[in-house]
Amino acid sequence: MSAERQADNEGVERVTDDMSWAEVTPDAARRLLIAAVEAFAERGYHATTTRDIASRAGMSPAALYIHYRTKEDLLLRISRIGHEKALEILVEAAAREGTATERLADAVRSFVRWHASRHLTARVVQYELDSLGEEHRPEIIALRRRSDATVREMINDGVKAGEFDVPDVPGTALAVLSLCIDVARWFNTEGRRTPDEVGALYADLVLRMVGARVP
Amino acid sequence: MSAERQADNEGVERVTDDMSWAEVTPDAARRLLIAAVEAFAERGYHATTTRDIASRAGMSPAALYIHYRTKEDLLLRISRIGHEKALEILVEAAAREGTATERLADAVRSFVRWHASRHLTARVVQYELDSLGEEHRPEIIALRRRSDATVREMINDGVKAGEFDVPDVPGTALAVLSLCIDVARWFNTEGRRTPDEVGALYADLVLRMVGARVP
DNA sequence: CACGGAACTAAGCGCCCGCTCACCTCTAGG
DNA sequence: CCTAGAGGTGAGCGGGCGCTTAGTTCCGTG
Repeated sequence: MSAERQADNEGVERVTDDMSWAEVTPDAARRLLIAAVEAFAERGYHATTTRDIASRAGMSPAALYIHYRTKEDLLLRISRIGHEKALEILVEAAAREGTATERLADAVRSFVRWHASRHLTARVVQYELDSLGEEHRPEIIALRRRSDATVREMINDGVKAGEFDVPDVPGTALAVLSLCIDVARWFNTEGRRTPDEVGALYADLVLRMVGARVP
Repeated sequence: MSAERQADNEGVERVTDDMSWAEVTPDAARRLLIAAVEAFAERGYHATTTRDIASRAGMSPAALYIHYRTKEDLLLRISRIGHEKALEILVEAAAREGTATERLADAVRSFVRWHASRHLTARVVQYELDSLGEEHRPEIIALRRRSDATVREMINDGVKAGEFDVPDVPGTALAVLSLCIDVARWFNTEGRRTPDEVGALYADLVLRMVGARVP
């Protein structure tokens, strides 16, 4: 399934933390999807009308159905791409070189930075999951479990290496992920803190939670 | 540590933690409100119909409008009572005797226990805020700010007393509240942990976040 | 027992929703 | 220059929504 990963121009890693939705084509489909992200984030999935989405994208209500089967199909695509991106951020940080402390701090910093800077997308991805129908939700939940497992393994590594002191590893992993995800709910671009600052603060807080020795 | 959790045989403490909605009268109004809490928590405010609420309460759709002006009025009352209860829990813990460490741990334990055991109510209270119209939201947001201030003050007290080591007090207070609130999103009655266990785990995690010396 | 008012219901109004369909408009290839 | 087909539109459908209204049931009081 990862075979048709089109290697754009250079073989170099295209990790665009920036969620440009470049993989969504054609252009009109991408504009609709971005409009949907904004609308879902502002008003919630159920309170958003297909007319609202279409008009944000500068199109007629009917145009939506040329590119997407239903309104829920739009949410599914947003949710899938977003969860894949969030998981990728965690997995990449976990796979890097360094001590468990460095890797966990790096993962939290990147993960939080994404949830802050792309907080509209993250809000839809993390909080509109229940609006997905029964047939699509399991696929997304599977991605979430992999995120959870990635964090749990990093913490376990730190415990084994003697870097962390954690009485309840699964519970702590759950709390760490929950803490990071909730950034998408309260983060405000108009607010005082930049995504970088929140990422740094949260990395420090998480290292404290796992009992890492902070310099 | 602070295992001196006094039994409440003293008639003073009437905290009820149990959200029985006893203050809502008459009986039919309370049944409707409880039905609305369940429906809003399961499906979200916008996806819930007034017919659904009424039928859960065993009444006709029109009965709702005898006790509530609109569907939004229901959400407002739930939100107001819930936020007042959450704030009360924090304020009471903050006002108790003891060191800053004990008071903060106590506050987190009670607050999290409430968000877990009453997670349906808490989910509506904490996550359906945006569904409130512009004219009612400020009232609720004011309550939230008081919760935030209460936590911030407890942390400040601990820093002044030399019990805590916190570089960024407002940021840490925000993160602590965010962490606790998010319990309402993921907590599941069918899950492995009881509200008491989650409360104890989170109290420990928060003490680590503020750099309290944990025995 | 008559009766006023509170609690509740059956029926349904008007609106707007997700979605469809007949039709139009570009543009690339022969 | 013609045409096929993809992309787009205006109009509107069936239906379910929040909410209303006219009328019924129930009950405490004089």
